[in-house]
Amino acid sequence: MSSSAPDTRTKILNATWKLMEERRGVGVRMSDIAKAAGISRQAVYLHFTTRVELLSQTTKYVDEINGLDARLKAVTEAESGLDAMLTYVEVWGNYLPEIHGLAGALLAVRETDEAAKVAWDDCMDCHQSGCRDIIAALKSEGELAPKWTDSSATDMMWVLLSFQTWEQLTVECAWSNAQYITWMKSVLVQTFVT
Amino acid sequence: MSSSAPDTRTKILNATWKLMEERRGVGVRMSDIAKAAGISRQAVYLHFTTRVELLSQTTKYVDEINGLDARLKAVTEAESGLDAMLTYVEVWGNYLPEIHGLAGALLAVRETDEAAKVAWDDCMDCHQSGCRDIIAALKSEGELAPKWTDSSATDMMWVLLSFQTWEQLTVECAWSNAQYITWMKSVLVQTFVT
DNA sequence: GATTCACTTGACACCGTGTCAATTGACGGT
DNA sequence: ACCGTCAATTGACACGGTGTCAAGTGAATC
Repeated sequence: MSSSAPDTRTKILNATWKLMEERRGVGVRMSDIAKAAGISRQAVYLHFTTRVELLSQTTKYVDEINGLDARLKAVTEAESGLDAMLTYVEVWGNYLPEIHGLAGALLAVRETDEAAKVAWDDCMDCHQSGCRDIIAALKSEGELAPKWTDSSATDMMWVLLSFQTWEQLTVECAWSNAQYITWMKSVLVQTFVT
Repeated sequence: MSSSAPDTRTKILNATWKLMEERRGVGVRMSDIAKAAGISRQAVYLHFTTRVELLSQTTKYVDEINGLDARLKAVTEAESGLDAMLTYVEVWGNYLPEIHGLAGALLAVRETDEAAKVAWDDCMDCHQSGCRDIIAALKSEGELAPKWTDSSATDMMWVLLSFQTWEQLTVECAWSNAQYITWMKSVLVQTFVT
């Protein structure tokens, strides 16, 4: 125990995270979160003005705890574009299961909630620039298949590695995460590398 | 005018379809649908017990009108597995924009609504068996890249051609439908064909 | 003319979100 | 000790959207 009791805000964030993962983001009400955090429903509103605000803050919180940035260091340290690509699949593929519930919830409300959309887009921009860097590295090494432009290859790589694609393969097709990583590496290499 | 006034049920289905496409499935309430159909909100409930029932029936209706079955004939008539695969991308890729709003709406409520899930899964089963047939044809011709099993290749092809993937590429990456078809053909061939 | 059927009207219950006001209780400062 | 303040509680309420219910209307059919 680092410092006995966490403050209320942290308790709420933890409760939200836990519930979102447990129920895969489905049917998690403000009152459920309050109960799980051991406080009143209204206390939640003292810390987060709306449900979307809470969701969005929770993703930031989870990102901090999980340390995605640190994990991505392995990618930037790769020796070649190909190596970076394979490492990226590994890191990203192992990260996705940890944010499954939360990401799914955010994705679901994104269409109707501006704040959710912003939180999601932030995350996606980061992912997309990761893809862009790798495609650029590949190209500079003359390894990018000639049919692709930087932009089209970045888009396609980003979509192939999207949360939605991962979710379909692991949930609906019941692939293990290891399978996902193996096959996805294969598709990416076949598709982009000469 | 084929037969003057359509019956109320059809008017509701048309109104739902139209609104779903117009607003991409977002914020379409039962009262909006009723107003668009020129009837009272309660009359909608006389024909469809719940919102999800209505959505699910509308997808069936749209499928009938659009005649997906007829379009897929070109696929079964293809001369080779590769040909079938390319034709399938063409047919499916031109079909998706027509069901964009409705499919998006169904997808969104699928997690919380059993009936929506069933309607969606029906559609997906059809799509998946289309993929399976093509992979099988490819394999029987010895054209399927050896690393793939029937099952893993079917899953991957299904996901690559999923509504979600199409939506990401055309909406978020702003690809034209022609671009989608071209690049997707390329990815599929690179990935699956020896 | 009576019945039947599709539809209308208006009211209402339910649920989840977000708001508000009054209250409690613990804390630190003087 | 007393006061202020700040976090949290309690209970009530408005709002919006879904789904239900009961009574009424109007036109077609027998």
